[in-house]
Amino acid sequence: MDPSRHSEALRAAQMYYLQDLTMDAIARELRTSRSTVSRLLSSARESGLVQIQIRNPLDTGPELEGRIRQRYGVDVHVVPVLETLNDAETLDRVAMQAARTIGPVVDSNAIIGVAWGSTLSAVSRHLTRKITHDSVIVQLNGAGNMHTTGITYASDIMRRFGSAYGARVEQFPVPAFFDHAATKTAMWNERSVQRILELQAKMSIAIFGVGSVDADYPSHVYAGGYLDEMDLNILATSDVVGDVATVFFRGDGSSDGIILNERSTGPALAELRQVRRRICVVSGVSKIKGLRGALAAGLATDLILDEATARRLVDYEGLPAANG
Amino acid sequence: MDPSRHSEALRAAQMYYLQDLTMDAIARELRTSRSTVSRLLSSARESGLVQIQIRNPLDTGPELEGRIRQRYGVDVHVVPVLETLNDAETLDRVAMQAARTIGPVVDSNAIIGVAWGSTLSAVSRHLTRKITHDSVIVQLNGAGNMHTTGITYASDIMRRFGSAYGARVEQFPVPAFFDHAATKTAMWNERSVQRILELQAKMSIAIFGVGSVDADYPSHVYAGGYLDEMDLNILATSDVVGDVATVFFRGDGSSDGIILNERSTGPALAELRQVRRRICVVSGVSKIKGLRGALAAGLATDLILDEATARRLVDYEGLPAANG
DNA sequence: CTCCCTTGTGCACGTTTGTGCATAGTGCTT
DNA sequence: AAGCACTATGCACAAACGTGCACAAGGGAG
Repeated sequence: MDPSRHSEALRAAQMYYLQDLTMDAIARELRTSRSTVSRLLSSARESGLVQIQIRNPLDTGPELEGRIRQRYGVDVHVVPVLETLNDAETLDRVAMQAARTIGPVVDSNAIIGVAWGSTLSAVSRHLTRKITHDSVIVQLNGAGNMHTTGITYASDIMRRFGSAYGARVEQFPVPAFFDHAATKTAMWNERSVQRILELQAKMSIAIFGVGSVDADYPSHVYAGGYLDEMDLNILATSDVVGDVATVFFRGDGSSDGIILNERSTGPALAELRQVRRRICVVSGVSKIKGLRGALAAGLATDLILDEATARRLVDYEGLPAANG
Repeated sequence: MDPSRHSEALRAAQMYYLQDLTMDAIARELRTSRSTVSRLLSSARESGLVQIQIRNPLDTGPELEGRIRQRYGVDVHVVPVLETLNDAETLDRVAMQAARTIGPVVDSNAIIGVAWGSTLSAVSRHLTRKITHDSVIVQLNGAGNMHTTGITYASDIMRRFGSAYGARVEQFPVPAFFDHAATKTAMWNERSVQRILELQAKMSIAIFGVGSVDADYPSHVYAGGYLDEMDLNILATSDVVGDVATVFFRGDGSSDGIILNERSTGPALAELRQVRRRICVVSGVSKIKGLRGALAAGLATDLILDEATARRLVDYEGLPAANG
């Protein structure tokens, strides 16, 4: 953008947001029309000059937030959404609030791991710009499957993150699952793959949704041709409740002995837990089972979810976490 | 405030600012009228739930900000104000922007030193609330003079700071200047005074304006009956250009041998320089002389000033700082 | 129980803001 | 130099918003 326009936008934003002038008054000072000021302000918000955050006081009492925070030791953002809305609309609003909540967390020199899926796709559509330097977006897990390379879908998500934060994008051009564990082992020794794995090892932020085996409209992973009949059977018989970045876990958070994970390209749970900030976005009560597993596994430090799901989460509170 | 109203305000703010719903839509979800939503949002902003900041990219090019920052090593916020506006209006807008800029800096457990004067008074009127814990507002210098104890004026400022940040207020009930340096020495040994001095020594933030000897409408200090004829003569003959919290300095930033300072109750400049964050607010080109002295003395880490004054500051840029 | 005071609500109105459209400006190509 | 494509601007209208006012609900005091 024209740099002088940028600085006009900055002036306008200061006058509007910090000095409480009306657009009309600003227009007179800048010797332009009010509509131009309106557009300048849009672009100031759009380009991340203006940062709006809601800080909900942590001493929020015995509300949903407090209870979830206490129980699972995660930082919670409950998105207020009428329970009567349909799934798509709920997802949209959770995604928008998630995108704006993530904004302030992202900083220069960050290495940000991003998963893919319908949730992340929605989030990526609502990101607000923020100028950072030397940040990197790294894909958490491969996206290819039997039918497509999955490239466009996952890479759109990555690209949106990259352009919102002015960051370099590192894709992970492998399938979501290898057919043979041996291939994975081989590939993992390739330098091109190792470069990605090393980036992942240095992630400062990871952003992901959760898959849940019994979701009404199931995650891509369970429906999209990533797994064959036999794989799905295996999942069903091994108490798997969900996944994060195509790595599966049980209701108690354990993942040992789930052989599918040996063919999966996502980061091992232990590895993911090394990341300082791990942001989990969940929309829709049908993901509750996977979500509880993910929480039991300690995969998230921050949780953004809709109100109905949050409520469902604490309704189960009496039960120990292990009994998914 | 009613706690349920508070949480309604939070919900409304999330929906409005993070989900981009209209007030009308929010009203329907909350089963109330649009006007109520409007008021909820007001109160959310009012009470500091909503934080709006403008982050001006530091690589702002060869603009005013960049030049001042480079030259004086301070973080600059130039307040865009038409140069044709009168002093009062300029002050008001600088103060408002200053108040909102200070907001994000204040945090829990802060000890905040606050000076008094027309600038700080204006700032204090525009503070936005922010909930902090265990913060303290401490008065930097006494406010009494020959005619009044100055209590109400200075204490109003302090009180406003205190209530905006939910902080304890510690006043400094001494005159601005003692008549005799010996009295100051004596008082400084009093435990009640020492308590304040100790707090000042632990300040994490200091907020002050500057006085300038030749300001068209001179600071309280030079006009308000704080100094007698002889004192003013002394100032005139010792190259003093201004003051911060009633401590005087010369154009080159030095303050040694200015005997008036021995009777002043403000913190010695060396002491002030110990404070991590020192925010200086300046409105009006007539303060330029004092401002340049203060900058030469390295009193500020952050500078908030109007555009005209900023421009004036860089116009002098060719001259070495020492030649006020 | 009644009165009065305080607090919060919705309505209606005027103000402020967003946006489609026609136009003017700008820079690039041929 | 002319033509073209793209962008930014202002206008006019519609949508969204803030606020004075009248009224209702609740809670003490007498």
